[in-house]
Amino acid sequence: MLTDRQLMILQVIIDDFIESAKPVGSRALSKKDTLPYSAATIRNEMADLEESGFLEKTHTSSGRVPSEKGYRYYVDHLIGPEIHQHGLGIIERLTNNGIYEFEQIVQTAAEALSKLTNYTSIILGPEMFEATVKQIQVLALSDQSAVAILVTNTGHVEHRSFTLPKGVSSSDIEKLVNILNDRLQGVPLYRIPEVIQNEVASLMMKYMNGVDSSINWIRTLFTQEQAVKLYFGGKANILMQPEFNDVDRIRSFYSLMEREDEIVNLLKNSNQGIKVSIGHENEVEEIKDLSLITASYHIGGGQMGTIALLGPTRMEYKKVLSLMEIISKEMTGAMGKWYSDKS
Amino acid sequence: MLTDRQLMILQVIIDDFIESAKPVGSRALSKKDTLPYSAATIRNEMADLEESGFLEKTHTSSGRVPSEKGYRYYVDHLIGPEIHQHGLGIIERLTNNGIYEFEQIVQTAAEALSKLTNYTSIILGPEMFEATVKQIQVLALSDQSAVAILVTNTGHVEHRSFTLPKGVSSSDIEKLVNILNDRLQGVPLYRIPEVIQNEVASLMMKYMNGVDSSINWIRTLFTQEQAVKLYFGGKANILMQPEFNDVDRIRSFYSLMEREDEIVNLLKNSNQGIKVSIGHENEVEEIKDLSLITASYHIGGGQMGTIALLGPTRMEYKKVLSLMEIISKEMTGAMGKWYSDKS
DNA sequence: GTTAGCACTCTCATCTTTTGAGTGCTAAAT
DNA sequence: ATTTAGCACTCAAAAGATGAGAGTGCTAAC
Repeated sequence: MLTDRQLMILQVIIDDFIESAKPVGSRALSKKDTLPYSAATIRNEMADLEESGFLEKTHTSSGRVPSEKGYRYYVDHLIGPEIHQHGLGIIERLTNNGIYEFEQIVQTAAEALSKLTNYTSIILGPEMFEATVKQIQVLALSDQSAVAILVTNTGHVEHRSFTLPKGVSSSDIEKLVNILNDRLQGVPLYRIPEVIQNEVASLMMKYMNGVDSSINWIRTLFTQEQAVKLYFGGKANILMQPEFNDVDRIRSFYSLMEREDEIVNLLKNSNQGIKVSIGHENEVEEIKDLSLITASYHIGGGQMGTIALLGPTRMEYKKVLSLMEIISKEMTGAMGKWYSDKS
Repeated sequence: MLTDRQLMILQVIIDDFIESAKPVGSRALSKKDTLPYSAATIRNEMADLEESGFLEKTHTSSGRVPSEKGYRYYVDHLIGPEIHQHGLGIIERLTNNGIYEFEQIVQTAAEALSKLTNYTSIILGPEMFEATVKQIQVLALSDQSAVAILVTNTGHVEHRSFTLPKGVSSSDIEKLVNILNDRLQGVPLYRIPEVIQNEVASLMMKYMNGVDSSINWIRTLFTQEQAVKLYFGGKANILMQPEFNDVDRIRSFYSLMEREDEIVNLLKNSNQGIKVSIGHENEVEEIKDLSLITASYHIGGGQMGTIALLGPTRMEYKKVLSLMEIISKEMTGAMGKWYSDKS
């Protein structure tokens, strides 16, 4: 459908535009001696490429700009594999000494990703509801307040403070903790409320006094919010892109960034592997002129999260794709090593 | 030094400019019948106010704009106390059921503050290093990895995962945890490394085998990062202000927002009470054309954090000051109630 | 002391001009 | 049958031109 020469020209045009952000014209192209053809020849080919929908003009007498179809073709066929050296070993470096904190690793990865690319990175923390309870602990801080701590088999720690109901003794707490540990160990987080309702409640009735009213309260206490956490890197990077030279554009971008639930939805859909969504391929209005690259990473026990990068459609796909591949693999590797599910 | 009429005019001008963001002229002012003087009279008074440094012109024939000195006078003398109703009870509402999480309260407070004002709010979490150790726990997740949990007397939970050194048995861990609890309970966080070095090390030598090399590692594990946490609300709000109609201005603002250490410094200086820094009174270049309001809040045990609000110098000081007062009081109240230091 | 009147100033929005890079098409060259 | 040179034409963006509007300062009258 496309001749070799057309492909070559398409590639050069896209490369050029990705770098310069300016419409590329035939004369300018033929001057740089990447292509051994005259301006007129290039012009003719450009006209054909435009007719086939790979290029566009911003106005009748402007140079050409890649269309979304053009980028799509470029991503699918014109970029070969490449290894982005700088990306290698980022994760490893963070956990050299054997001590690590999930949040910190992810946050640093997000920052590194954005720094290396100059785009905005978003990492979606793993969905936790399949993780299971490893241990529950309640620790009194004073005679009025206490803190409840829940550790999952994957090493995540959730905690919540609360005011102690009047008349609860420390032996009551001890009993409660025993019951909870007995019944909840190995139970996935999402089933906690159910188990408390069905099993813990009756046991509490049996062994403790006056607890009927507090069962709801305990259920609330141990109901984990399903909220997956988002980690951002380089939210300000996007402002360096010339396509963000417009205040309204910036406003709409940042307002989207604050609607975290929408972003979660945007990233959640991602299946295995790396996915590139160019411009209108995205469903969210605010990023229909941006490209979104998503890749998933896995931690033990089937849980996974998503790494994403958001930049102009005029994105350095070559660099970015290789980088995403490396980072998602390294994340998976690092996580899997420690969070192996032996509960 | 200033006549009553000048004060009155100054107040009206500032009020007007705060609302409209446009230089206010004598004709326009005299038309609104807030002031019973003719344009010419107002003009003369304006000239005097300008000479005294309370007003400025943006160009030779423009209306007047308050100078920083003008705002300073306005804040110090021209706004009376007022109670901002919407602000009342925000914190209480968050902890109705007796269950709460510090992070969530603070985050929600930041969001509420920014929503009510349309400026950007920043809350500095409390400095933790004076908090003392309540309990330490280590929980093995698999035979390679474990998670260490540290609870402070104020109910904060810190945790960190790590790879188990080879040849460490579960009884070793138990011993270690016992030693740590024995020696570290009641010790303030900032002294942990020191105590581990001086007291824990020798005990470990005595009761455990082959630990000499791992003492450093344990010290690292329990060294808390001093990093105080920042909570932002309404980072995008600032974009609605007409003074941010310039892309470079936005860039510099967001780039500052990403340099969290600088922001921490900016807020840390705050002593008791509410402090208003107008324009160049701020030391950080990027906000020399903004105003920063800071107020401190206290949780038990002498620890405190800072609430801040960042907006144009043309800020609704009246509203903002009353709101800040309310919120900082409520935060202090709520925190103190639970985090009472009974360790 | 206060105000009306007037000449003057400066911004902002709108319109016009110029310049430069680009295109399409036709005819000549390879 | 391609490829290329040449030429007329187009459009955006930058640079100037124009006029309206809101403001000021100053002087003289109230």
